[in-house]
Amino acid sequence: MSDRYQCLFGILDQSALHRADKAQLRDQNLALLLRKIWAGPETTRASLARDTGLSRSSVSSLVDELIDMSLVQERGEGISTGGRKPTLVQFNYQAKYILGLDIGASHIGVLLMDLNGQVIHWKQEDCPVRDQPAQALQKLKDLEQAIYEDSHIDQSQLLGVGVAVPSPISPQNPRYLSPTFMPAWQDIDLIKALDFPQNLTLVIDNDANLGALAEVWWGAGQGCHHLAFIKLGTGIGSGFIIDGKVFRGYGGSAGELGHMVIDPEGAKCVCGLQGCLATFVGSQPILDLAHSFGLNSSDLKELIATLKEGHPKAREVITKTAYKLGLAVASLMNMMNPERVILGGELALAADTLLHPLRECVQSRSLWSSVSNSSILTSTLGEQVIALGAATAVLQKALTQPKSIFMDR
Amino acid sequence: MSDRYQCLFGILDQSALHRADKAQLRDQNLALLLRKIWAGPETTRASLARDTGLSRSSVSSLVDELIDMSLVQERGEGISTGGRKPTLVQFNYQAKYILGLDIGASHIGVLLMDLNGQVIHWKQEDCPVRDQPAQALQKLKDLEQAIYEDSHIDQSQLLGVGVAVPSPISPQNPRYLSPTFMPAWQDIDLIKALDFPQNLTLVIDNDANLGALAEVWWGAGQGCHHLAFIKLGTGIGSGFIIDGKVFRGYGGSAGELGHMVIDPEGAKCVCGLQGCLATFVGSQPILDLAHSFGLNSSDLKELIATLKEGHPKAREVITKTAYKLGLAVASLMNMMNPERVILGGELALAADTLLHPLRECVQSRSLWSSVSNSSILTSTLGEQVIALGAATAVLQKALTQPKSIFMDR
DNA sequence: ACAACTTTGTTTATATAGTGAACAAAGAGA
DNA sequence: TCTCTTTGTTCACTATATAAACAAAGTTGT
Repeated sequence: MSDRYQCLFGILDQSALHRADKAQLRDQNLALLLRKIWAGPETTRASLARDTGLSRSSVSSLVDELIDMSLVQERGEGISTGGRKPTLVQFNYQAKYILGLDIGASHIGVLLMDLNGQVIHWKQEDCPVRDQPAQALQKLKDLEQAIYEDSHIDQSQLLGVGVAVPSPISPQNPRYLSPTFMPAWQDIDLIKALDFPQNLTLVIDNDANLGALAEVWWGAGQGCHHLAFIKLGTGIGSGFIIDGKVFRGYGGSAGELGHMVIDPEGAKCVCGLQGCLATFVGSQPILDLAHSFGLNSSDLKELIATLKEGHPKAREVITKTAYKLGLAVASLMNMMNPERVILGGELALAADTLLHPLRECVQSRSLWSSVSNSSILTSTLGEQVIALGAATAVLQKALTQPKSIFMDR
Repeated sequence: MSDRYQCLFGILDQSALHRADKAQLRDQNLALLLRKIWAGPETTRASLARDTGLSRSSVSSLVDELIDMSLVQERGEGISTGGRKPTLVQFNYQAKYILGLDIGASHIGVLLMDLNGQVIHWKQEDCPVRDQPAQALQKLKDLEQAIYEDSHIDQSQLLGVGVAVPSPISPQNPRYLSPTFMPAWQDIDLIKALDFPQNLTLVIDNDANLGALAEVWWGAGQGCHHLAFIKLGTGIGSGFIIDGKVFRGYGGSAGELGHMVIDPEGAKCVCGLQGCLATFVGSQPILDLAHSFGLNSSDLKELIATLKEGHPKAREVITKTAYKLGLAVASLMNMMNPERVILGGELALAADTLLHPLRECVQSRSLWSSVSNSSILTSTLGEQVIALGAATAVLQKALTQPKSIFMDR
């Protein structure tokens, strides 16, 4: 019987595991209003009361608190609908800013975002991140400083920092990268190395996971509960959103699509296995394939340019790649049954050519019930998607737990 | 900007989407205490107060309410630890009972469970369910009646009924089975056909999903947040538990491991695809394989008996099957990164032989980080597992939302 | 054996969050 | 101009949790 202490009861969040008190009640309603005001255009206290079911008196008191926190502002009077003119209230999207860091395998990017999801500034640079951690960290700081100067916004106006890394991250210990994929980073405590002030909210997660989050909030995944994002860049990674939340699995390595074995007799992969999807889909293997077809592109962009010129060999390279990718996506569909699959990363620029054979391959290998209501799309957020997702992770936390993020700082 | 209305904010449950009021506060604390009392051995009001963080006065008031609901009973006095003797309180596990129905492709089972998870009665029967819906429904009613008579418990003492079906179930519309897998059931409204009184809580879900739930609550999955259950029976299905909750995917067909394509050039499957795992792993294909090895077992049980006698050909059949299964499980591991994978169903009886080649195949095809902390085990719950899971789904609902299940009936 | 301390469970007073009714302000409509 | 609407605030009220006080019933130390 004592085993039962471990039972999870299907409880989703911590709140249900501890007592609920009145302060929590208020926090919940405060957060509810904050989200309504954030999401909507200008609104009024009366309208919020109708929408949420709270009484007008409660709404008044809560909105006053949000105004005191300077998260919400009054914006003059609205139009009467047959009675007294309402006072308009609006979210103060410039109350704070969020920094998103995209640490890739061979590039870095820094993005500054307001609370509206508007990108204020975005800078990126190529950098041998995988092998030169110190250099990468220094360059990140440089880009951050450059953005402060250009935007006239400084660190004191930050709410938090989101960090995307090209490695699985363990939910239990997000300080260290995977030694398999990033050996040079093995002994680096990321939180220490990034060296942000204690009062900033810091979120670290895998790049594909954060890309998925960005798509749900701002891109092709809006309104979607179950979504998979596949990042086709130097390597290949994927991230899942389940019920609006990033799904990480037990050890944080959920979504390692790139190391799904497609061909047991295939080439050796960095991960130690044979015939992983990553040995077929990724910038290097694709360029190798192109080379074997007599195309000598030096990078993926060049190959895609060749493709757009209508070169049939380039088309064949992409088609073959799409087919390999389809094998993995079909398994993903059958297993996870997502509502949408979104392709991002450099290769997504070849979407016109990629999507058709990919969809065909997936359809011939997935259950009709898994595929019929699902769609495969390309990202609409471009190269900022990962950094945007990183910043969004902080925003998500702020809008769901406003008290813990905005107060006591 | 209006798109943002759709945003999910990473919210998990409905509660955060609507206002929180005082009644909800009390319900939450009531449910918290109910779960503590359910999980533990005999306890006391003072001990509950310490455990939950609630004040002793609140606990007293809430426990009184639970006693009024006859879910909790006082059980005399406990031992003093240096002061006044405490009053022991204990969950009343016999306050209500739950029925679990296992509707398989070729069998039916009915299980009566108390709130402690104790199986009071269990009856099963072979039945051509897939092709003869009317007969199956009648036999279910017969078994139900027989159990009432044997146990001296009747429908008025039921809290609810859980129903497991051998088909994916759409979360949006759980009344109908999949026409692909259960064509004869196409026009049958399951809720209507089962014809239980309105006041009973009715839960319908896929059999493998419910098997997974049973393992987390009572079996090899206890204490596990992320788990996959694979049911190896007539066909093959799998179910996932994520954060203690069944994961269904967008259309309810998450976990269709059986129709993952293992061999694109393979045999045609009932689902319309080619080379699905189900064409290799499942009672019929295994018996066919055995036949090709010169073994003439009439069913899986006989084959397993032959295996246990030490027949090398039977061993080879199972090893080959394990290898095919391993291909799919490896993909599952890479994608979902579960903490445990649990094998159930008839074939799990051959676990001694099955597990070794399976683990080997999975290890050679999954990322070390996905596999190293995960384990593959066999079910400990036997043939009752599915029906037990069905009943457990009702129990889970009752312990998380007691007011909505136990009151107003 | 008796005083002093502990523990439990209830009672009572208090604080706080949300509600609904009343009210004042401001406008629409006839 | 008069009446009806709508908004936002104020105030009395209700429900819930808490802390402190209290009574009951034990243990421990001398």
